[in-house]
Amino acid sequence: MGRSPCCDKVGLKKGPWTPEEDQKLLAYIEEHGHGCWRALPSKAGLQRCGKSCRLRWTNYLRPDIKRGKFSLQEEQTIIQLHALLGNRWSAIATHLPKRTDNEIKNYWNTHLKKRLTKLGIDPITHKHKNDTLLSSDGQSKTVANLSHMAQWESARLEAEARLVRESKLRSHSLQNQLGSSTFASSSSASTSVLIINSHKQDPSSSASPRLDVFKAWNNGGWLKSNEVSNGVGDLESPTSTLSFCETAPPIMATTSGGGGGILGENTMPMIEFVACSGSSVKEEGDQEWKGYESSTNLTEYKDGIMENSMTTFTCGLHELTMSMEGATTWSGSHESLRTNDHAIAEQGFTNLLLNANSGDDRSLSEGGGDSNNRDDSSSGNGSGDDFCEDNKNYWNSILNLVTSSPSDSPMF
DNA sequence: AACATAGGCAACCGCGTGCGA
DNA sequence: ATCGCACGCGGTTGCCTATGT
Repeated sequence: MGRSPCCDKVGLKKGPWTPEEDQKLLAYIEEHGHGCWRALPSKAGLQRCGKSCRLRWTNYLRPDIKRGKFSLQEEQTIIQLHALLGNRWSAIATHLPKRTDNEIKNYWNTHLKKRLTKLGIDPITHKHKNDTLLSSDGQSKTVANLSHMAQWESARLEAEARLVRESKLRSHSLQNQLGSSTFASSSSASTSVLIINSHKQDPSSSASPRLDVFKAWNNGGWLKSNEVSNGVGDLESPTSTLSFCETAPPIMATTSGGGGGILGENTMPMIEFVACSGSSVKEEGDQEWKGYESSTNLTEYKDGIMENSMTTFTCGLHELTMSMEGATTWSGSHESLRTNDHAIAEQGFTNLLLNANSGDDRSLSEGGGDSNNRDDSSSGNGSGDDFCEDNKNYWNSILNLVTSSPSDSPMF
């Protein structure tokens, strides 16, 4: 692969853009579109390289850019997504329409990271320093397992992007095949969105691949971490269950209508972690998980669980690909996952962070009803129980967030 | 008022990847 | 299969402004 000669640097201007340059670029793009960035500068009469023009446009001049202070909701979204995706700013930006990846990155580095650090939270792992005191086993496993979730989400985002590209290429031919129940898909990976879709196509299917995926998470992560915890209340001897609501439950009426933009709006499947007493995995009717369930010493199984979980996960993706072949078109009657905004609003761990920022003059009541319903934990000291509960909400909201589709993501 | 330091942000740099020739 | 181009992305730099001494 030849490395691209970025641009002919001789005679090209660098540094801050002048209003005149902005005007030229803006005027040209408004009239002609950006087209080929490389050719744009000469056509627009700019002494800049195409790359510089593209950056200026995407990060500053684009009309759909929202500038100014980040809202509380946006901050929460960034924190939650960063916990799951890491420094994948473009992926994070797809969930924050009107914000650029550069802006998000800067905001993270200059504001949010510091706040996390201030609270004793590692901004990289999002792990509280007290983890070792609280539950050196469970919490660390949770973090480790979440990294697997992040890997999956990374794959999902990439698969989504690929799928969109392919769907665009095939859009015309697919139009002609809408009546057909099957079409060949060359997509090597599928997405959570399509997991839903494929399942909806065949509601009778009891071996949905997506359940394997989520069960993998469940058994590999949440189930295990909660089982080793000795929390109180909801976390008392719980079996954490990742339930998947095929149809929108009544509670969905309380959720705001974010997300779901790209695929459809008829149904609103929702993912949520449910901490409940008693077993739940077997309720899913998946025999292969019973072995884990019957284990009385999970630590002996921990490696096996993780290994099997990821194996199942991999199979799940593979099966997804197969299932996709029976799915309808991307642009057709797709169902979508939706952001459970209510869950986000309820999450507490991030509120701790935001609350603890005494220098921040914004109150938690600000930001479109982002209420702090966990005022008893707002001290930020993070007692063990509070931390567990906060963490549950925290990751709960993360998962809901990432399984949603950005409403008007530039990615799509 | 002058200087030093820190914070914030726009822009640049270099790498990875997709795609067409 | 290979090569070169174009673009996207994440990390980093450097300038400007605010704040402190």
